[in-house]
Amino acid sequence: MEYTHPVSEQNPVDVDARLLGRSYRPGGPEVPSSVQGRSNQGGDNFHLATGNIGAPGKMVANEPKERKHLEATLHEKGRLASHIVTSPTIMEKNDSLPNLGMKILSHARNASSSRRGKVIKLTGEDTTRARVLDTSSITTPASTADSKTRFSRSSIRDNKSASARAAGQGKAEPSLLKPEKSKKKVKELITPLEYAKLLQAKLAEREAQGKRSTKPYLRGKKIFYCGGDMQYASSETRGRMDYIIRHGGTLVPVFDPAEVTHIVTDAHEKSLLRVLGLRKLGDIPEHIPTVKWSWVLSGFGRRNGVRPRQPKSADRSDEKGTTVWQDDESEDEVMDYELMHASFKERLDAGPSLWRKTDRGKHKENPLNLDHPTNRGNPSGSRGLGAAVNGDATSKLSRISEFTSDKLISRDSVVYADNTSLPSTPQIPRSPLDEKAKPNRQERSLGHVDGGEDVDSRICSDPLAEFYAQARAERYAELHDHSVDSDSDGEDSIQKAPPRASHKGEQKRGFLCDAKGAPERIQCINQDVIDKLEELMEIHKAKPSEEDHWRVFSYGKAIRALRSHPTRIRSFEEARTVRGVGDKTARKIMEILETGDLRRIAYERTDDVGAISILQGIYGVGRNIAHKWYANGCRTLDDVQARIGGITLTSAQETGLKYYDDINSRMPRNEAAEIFTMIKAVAALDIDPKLFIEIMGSYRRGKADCGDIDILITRPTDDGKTHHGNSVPACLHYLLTSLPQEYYDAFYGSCVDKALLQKIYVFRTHSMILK
DNA sequence: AGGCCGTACTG
DNA sequence: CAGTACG
DNA sequence: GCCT
Repeated sequence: MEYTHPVSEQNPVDVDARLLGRSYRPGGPEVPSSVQGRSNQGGDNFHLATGNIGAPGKMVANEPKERKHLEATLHEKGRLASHIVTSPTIMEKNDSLPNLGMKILSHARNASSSRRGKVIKLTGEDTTRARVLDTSSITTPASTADSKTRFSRSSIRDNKSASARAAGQGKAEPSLLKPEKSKKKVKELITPLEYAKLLQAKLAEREAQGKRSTKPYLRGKKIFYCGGDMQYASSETRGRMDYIIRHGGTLVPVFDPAEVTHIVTDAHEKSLLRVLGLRKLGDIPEHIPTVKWSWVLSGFGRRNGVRPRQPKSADRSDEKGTTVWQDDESEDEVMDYELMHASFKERLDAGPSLWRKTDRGKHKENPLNLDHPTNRGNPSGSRGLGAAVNGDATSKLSRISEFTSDKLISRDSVVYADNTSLPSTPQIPRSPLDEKAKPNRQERSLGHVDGGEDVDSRICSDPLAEFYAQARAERYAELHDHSVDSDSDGEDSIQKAPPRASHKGEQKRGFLCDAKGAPERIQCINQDVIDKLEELMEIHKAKPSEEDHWRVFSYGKAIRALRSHPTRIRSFEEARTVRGVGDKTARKIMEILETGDLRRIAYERTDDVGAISILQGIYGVGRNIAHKWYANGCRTLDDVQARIGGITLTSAQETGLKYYDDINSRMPRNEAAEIFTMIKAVAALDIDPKLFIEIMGSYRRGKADCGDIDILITRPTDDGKTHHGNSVPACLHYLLTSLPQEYYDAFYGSCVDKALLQKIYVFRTHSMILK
């Protein structure tokens, strides 16, 4: 089968001047496009709608009934979260463009799993139809653009690096005389190398005396620093070297790949290479991250001492590579991922720590061992994050001009990348704890504690943390000021929790993400009942009849309703009050309550159920196919693989089979964060620093684990650029293919043959972010 | 009694 | 185009 | 299965 390279085969999706919003996903915060605000006739800018569903005041009064019904239905189905982030669905002229979705699945569950390969999947999202919107409403809010721009520009490299660069071009750092004086024993002009040696010697001396510097968060890092100043060590260089030493790092004066663990430089490629004695960046060993100074700063003030340190002492020998990484692992926790601070986009891989951390150094062989046809067609960019953006490939693939419709953007903008790729500017040493120390008033009054998990605060904190805060604030305001156009007729169908639900001041509305303090809260009061009903529902899913189909439908509704039922159900009558619970289900509930069991389960659990369920787990195999195959004699995945009964698989099913385990498992939250971090870094560093990329879906909703990674990509249009010319598909493709090998493989395995290019959300404006 | 999602892909 | 699967 |  031919798997065309998405970049070369551009699907003629005309995305110009359109903004396609994803609509709802089950359980997701997204708003069905059909109920999204779509009027605002005056041309107000789209903005984030939080809190109540769909800011009903903005609804078109046209079909209130329909809308209401829809809302109710959706709510019933649990498809609307109590907070809504609109992904504005805006399009022009053509309202029937395919709604495109991008999801990334990645799963690694048990280390025992033989298939650690990850699945990255792009699938079509379920969507409701998009509506045509008044064009004026898609103008990017000026403020948004401004703030975004500011964000990009403000915290860019300061003049220092400019001077360093100048120095790198042969001129001596002009300011170096000054600090000279400040130092008492003027060391004359000293080369960086000498200075480094000096410092190391001093350090050794002090250590011999048993003095240790404070907060040695750089301990174990053997850093080769290159300030770009060749001749004499500039004050900056010396300062930084001092800093490294002071924080426990080891300065390696002469580059020795066997010893160095990190190269830190903001200098130009040329100067660095000269100092390293290498010919090209690619000659830097892969295991040595080459990062900017900001990386060093990134660890400052982070959870020092919080995490128990390994009191190892014997691990400081000159082992290199894996061992060092392993040993340092616990201390790496305090640092940003190197790739976030890569000095050169060509070396975006910037060292293996990210992969090491997730135990993903090597690509596991897939048992089914199917080929990845696409790899053939794409020999260049398939070796992991770095490789895809490496060397020659870079020039061909990575330039912004290929992703945007005009060529105005200057390459220089790339230098902003490291800023946009982080939630907060790396230049400023920061402590997550500090941020946490001063929750704003709204948060507190809502009883929320921003107990960011380790992983999150380390990797990219909550990518939308600031945004959450804002949303909370708005919600808060809304709660205390009902004059806000928060609804009106709209009665918040979502919030229509049982009246009695509001007694203990529980925050009915609120981000799921906020429920961090008590993750176990997922265990609701009627969990036992829910478990049984779910079990029964699963069984019915494996039954062929239409009847069962609708039963499943109903159980689903009932279960969802039950989940949000605040009190323990005690009686048949009480059960009946729950929306979606009828006589039959109520009866079942009572049986469970009384006997702890549900006989119907055993009754329905016929022999075929197990096998059918397994078969249905194959992506692309539903009830009908499963039964068909079952009838043909298939019982297991092996049977399917062996094509027992002469069954045939679609290509999607083949990949579904191939990645069965991955698709059917979820990844821990932090893994999602890691993958997203990579994507984000690539986007900013290598595609377009102005891209706004955020993680959505379950991750954003604060789930402990994720079945996929939903990503929102937008870009401000304040510079007149558009996504014309299929830039987004190409961009997406680039992002995905820049992931490490196993993700890449899986991505192709499951996506390309499913017409990737027709499944991409395209956002044009930069609406709702960073107000 | 009749509806209970909307959409995209497959063949 | 209908059937099928998906989320 | 439930709901209207």
